[in-house]
Amino acid sequence: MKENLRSILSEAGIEDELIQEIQKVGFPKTARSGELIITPGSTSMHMPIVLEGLLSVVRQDEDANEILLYYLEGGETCAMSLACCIEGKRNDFKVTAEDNSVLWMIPMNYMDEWIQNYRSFRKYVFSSYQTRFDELLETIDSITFLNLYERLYKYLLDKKQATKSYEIKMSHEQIAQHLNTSRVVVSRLLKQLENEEKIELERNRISIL
Amino acid sequence: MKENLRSILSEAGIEDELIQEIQKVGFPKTARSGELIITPGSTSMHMPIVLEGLLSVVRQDEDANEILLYYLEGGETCAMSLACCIEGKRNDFKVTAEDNSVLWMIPMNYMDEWIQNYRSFRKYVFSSYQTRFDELLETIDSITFLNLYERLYKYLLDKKQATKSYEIKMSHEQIAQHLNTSRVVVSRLLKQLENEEKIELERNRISIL
DNA sequence: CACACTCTGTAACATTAGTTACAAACAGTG
DNA sequence: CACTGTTTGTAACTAATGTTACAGAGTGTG
Repeated sequence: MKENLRSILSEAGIEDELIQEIQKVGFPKTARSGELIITPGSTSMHMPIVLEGLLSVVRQDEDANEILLYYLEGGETCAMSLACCIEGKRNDFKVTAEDNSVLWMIPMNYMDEWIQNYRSFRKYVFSSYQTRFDELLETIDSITFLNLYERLYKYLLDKKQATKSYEIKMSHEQIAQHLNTSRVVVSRLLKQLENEEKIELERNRISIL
Repeated sequence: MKENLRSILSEAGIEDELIQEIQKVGFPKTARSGELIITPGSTSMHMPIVLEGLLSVVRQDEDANEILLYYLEGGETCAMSLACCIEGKRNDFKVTAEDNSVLWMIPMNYMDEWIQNYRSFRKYVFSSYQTRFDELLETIDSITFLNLYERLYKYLLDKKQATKSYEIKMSHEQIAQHLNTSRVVVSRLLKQLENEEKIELERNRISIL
């Protein structure tokens, strides 16, 4: 597991000295597929780096309607939790393990020091910020400029890419929640996609063709 | 103008030494109401700080459909352009002066040094990032969880707050573009808002009651 | 004031998405 | 296999949003 962390950070250009420190002060956290990792309203004092697996980051409103913001894949981090912490603000997200996952948790109090002392870490954090920002923009694009049929298809393709599997194991109801629509609508559009031979439908499984 | 800059940065907790440097290496830029400041596809090498006025940041798709992301008000900055520059990526936004505005342009190449050397500047930049991120989330919330009637009313209230004026001087067509809908729809819903005595309509002017 | 242009109001209709209701298929468990 | 709970398919209907078309009001300019 520490080897995994090393290769991820090394890949990101972090020097050995800092990697060792990150290994020393952080700790691992595992989550089983479907497990809720962060609930809205909680305040976390750690920045997580995804070592293995896949997390979904979902936004909720007061009535518990939901929409998927983005996935966090292996190697990625959520620098947002940083600012979330600096400003002592509460978390507005729901983070769920979409797959059995392993995270490396870094206590926040080291952040400022590392950002000051390591150019590479600065770059890593800013780049992470930027990636999240870009993903939010892409989400806005989808919601704004695509109709539901297109959004659903894009959702399936994105999920395929994130899981690196052409088989998606979800119920229509789960998909509907990520898109903030109803199950019936999703079933209708999925059937349409199947008729156009873009996917194949089975119970709890969708194959992307 | 430099006094304005000083008070803004001082307010943000930046120390005198750095303020003077920012004054020295930056330069002012004025824009008249309605002027296009940043076009999609351009690459900027400066981080702008809004000294006076109001900017709108708009997202565009290939077909030139648009949606308002957020406003930049006096005192605010767009740290996004920073990462945009670090990564050498192109700008995906359209930034327009909603009002006669004055910006202070800071060349990018000083950023990394200041972030390293000034804790206060680090905080300023991260806080700016976070503010933009939060605004994107609020935009997503509006698009996702509100219907057009509610979104339109929220749009008017936001604009009222941003301009600190209960009179909004825009045509229905302009509003429709910010919300990515059609003029006819906006007129219809505005009329409804007027009937419910939340606003008053005149040519090129909407008064918030 | 005549003209051109922009802006607003409104009706009629089309399309998209959401809702309700119900039946049938499937999967797990005793 | 009988029972139960979940999942999917589909029809019929409602609601929200988008489109087209046109008329009239407002504004600036010669």
